[in-house]
Amino acid sequence: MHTIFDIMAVKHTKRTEDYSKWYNELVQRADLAEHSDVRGCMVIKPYGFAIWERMKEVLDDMFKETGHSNAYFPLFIPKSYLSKEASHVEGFAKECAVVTHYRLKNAEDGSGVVVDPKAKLEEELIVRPTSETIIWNSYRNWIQSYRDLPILINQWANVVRWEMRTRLFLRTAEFLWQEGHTAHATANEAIDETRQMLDVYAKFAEDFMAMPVVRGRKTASERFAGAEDTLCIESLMQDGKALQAGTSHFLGQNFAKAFDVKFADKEGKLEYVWATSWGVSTRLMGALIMCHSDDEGLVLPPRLAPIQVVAVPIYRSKEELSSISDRMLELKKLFKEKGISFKYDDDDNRRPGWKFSEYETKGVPVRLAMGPRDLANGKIEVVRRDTKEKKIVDFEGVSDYVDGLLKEMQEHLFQRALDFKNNSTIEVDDFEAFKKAIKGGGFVSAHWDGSSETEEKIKEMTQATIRCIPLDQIKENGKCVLSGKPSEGRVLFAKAY
RNA sequence: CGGGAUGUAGCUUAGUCCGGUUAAAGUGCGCGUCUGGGGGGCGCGAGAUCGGUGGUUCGAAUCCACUCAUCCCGACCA
Repeated sequence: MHTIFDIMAVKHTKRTEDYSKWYNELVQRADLAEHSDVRGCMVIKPYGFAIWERMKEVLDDMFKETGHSNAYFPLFIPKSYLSKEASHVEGFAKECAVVTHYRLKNAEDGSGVVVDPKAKLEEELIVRPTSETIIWNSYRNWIQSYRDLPILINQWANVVRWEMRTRLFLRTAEFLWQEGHTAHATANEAIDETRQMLDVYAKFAEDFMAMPVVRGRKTASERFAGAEDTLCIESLMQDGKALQAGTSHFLGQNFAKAFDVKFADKEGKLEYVWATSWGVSTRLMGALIMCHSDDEGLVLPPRLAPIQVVAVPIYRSKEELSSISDRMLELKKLFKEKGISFKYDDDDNRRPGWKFSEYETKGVPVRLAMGPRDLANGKIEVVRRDTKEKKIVDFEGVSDYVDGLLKEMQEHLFQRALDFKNNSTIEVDDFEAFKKAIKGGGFVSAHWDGSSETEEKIKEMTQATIRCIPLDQIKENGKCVLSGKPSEGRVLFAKAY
C-alpha cells in the first residue's frame, strides 16, 4: 500500500511497530546482507562482513592467547562418521545436506545439465553441520600418548544446517562460525577448558559487543547433541526475547569412544581422551544489531565498528572544500596515531544531508562535520550515534575529545544494555505471575523442579524455554513454579530466538 | 511438513474483483541545470515479453487449471 510517507520521504518500520520487520529492513538498509536466490542462504555484503571480520580478529587473538591454534578440516564428512555417536546423529540428521553424486552432464533434450546417474558416490557425503566427527576421526591418529595432549585447535569455517525457517544472520542454512575442538588427558582439564572458553565468549560479548550476558548451563533437553554438559552465554534483545550467543561443551569421552581415541597415560594404561567443543557464529551479528540499534538504524559499539569516525565537509565552492580538506587531512593523521579508524567522505556526488543519514543508518559511532562557518571559527561539529547528541567543539584537540568520546560510548552502550537486561529480569513465584511475566518479555527467574517433563509442559503452555541455569545461581529453597515440587534455586526462562 | 498470503521496471507498489489501443506511479539509475549546515528542486531519458506452462476468448497482467518461487504463522533449530 502506498502511504503519503512513502512518497514524501524514506519511511522505516519502527521497533515498536513490528520488531522483526524492523530488523529485516535494518539489515538491508545498513548494507549488511541480502537474501540469496538460494533458499535460506544470505550474501554478506562488504560492510556486514567488515563487522564480522572485526569480531573474528578480536576472537582469534583471544583464542591464540589461550593457547589455541587454527587448522582446517574438510567441508564433507562421510555419512558413516555421523552415526558413530548416537545422540549426535539424532541431533543433526534431520538437517543435513547430502552429496550423492559427483558429476553433471548435458541433458539429452538440451534443457541444461542434469545429474549423471552413473556418477553416484559409493558412500554419500554430508556437508558438515559441525565438525566433531571428522575432527575426532583425525585425532585418533594424532593421539597415542599423554605427551600428545592437550590438543587445542580452532577452525574458522562455514557449516550447513538445513533449517525450515531462516532469518538473516540469526538463522541461515549456511553460516560462518568458529569451532574449537580440544582433547585432554583428564576430565577436569576438559571441564576447565569448557569454562575458560565460556569466559572468553562472555568477555568478548561484554567488552567488545557491549552486550551483557548471563553465563549459564543448559538443561538436558537444550544440551548439544553429544555433550555431557553445555555452557552458554545468553543475552536479551530489545524486544524481550533471549538469544543464545555462544556455547561451550564438555563432551566427556563420548567422541573418544565413538572414534576409539585412546592415549597411554604415565603408567602406560590406555584411557579414552576427554573432549570439548565451543563455538560462536555469524549469529553474533544478529545479536549485535538487536542489542543496540534504534529506529534510525544501526548503532555499533566503537570497538567493533569498521569505521569509528566519519567526517563530512560542507561547502559551496572548490576553494571552501579545499581548505576544509586540509584540516581534515591533519585530523586523519592524528586519528591514525591513536589507532582510530577514520573516513573522510569528500564524495561530491552525495550531499551532506544524505551522508548524515547514511552513516547514521550504518551505525558509525562518531560523525564530524565542518563547514565554512566552523572553519572560520576554528570549530568542528561532533555528533555521537548512541545519543544523537550534537556538539560544536574547538578543532584544536578534537582528536583527543573524540578518543575519549569513543571510550565513553563503548561504556555507555554496555551500561544501557545492562540496565535494560536488569530491568527486564523478573522473579516470580507462582504460575499466574509466571505466564504474565513471560507474556511481557524478558528473563523470568523462577524455581524449577529439575525435570524435563515440567520444562516441556511450561514450553507448551507459554512458549518459554529454560535459557539456562545461571552459573551464579543462588542456592535457595523454593517450590517449582509449575509442579510445586521442591527446588534449590532459580533458573532463567524466556522466549528465545 | 501443516495453516495463510503474495509474485507486475533494480526496489516498493497501483491496476486484477468487473478482460478491451502503446501496462501506471514513487524511488533508484543516466544526462543537463539550478544547488549545497539533515536523505534537494526542475527538465529530459533509459528501464517490464506482468513468476512459468497450458487453457477459455476476436482479445488475458486481469478468468480457469497446473506448476515454480518467496514471505508470514505453527512444529524443529546456534
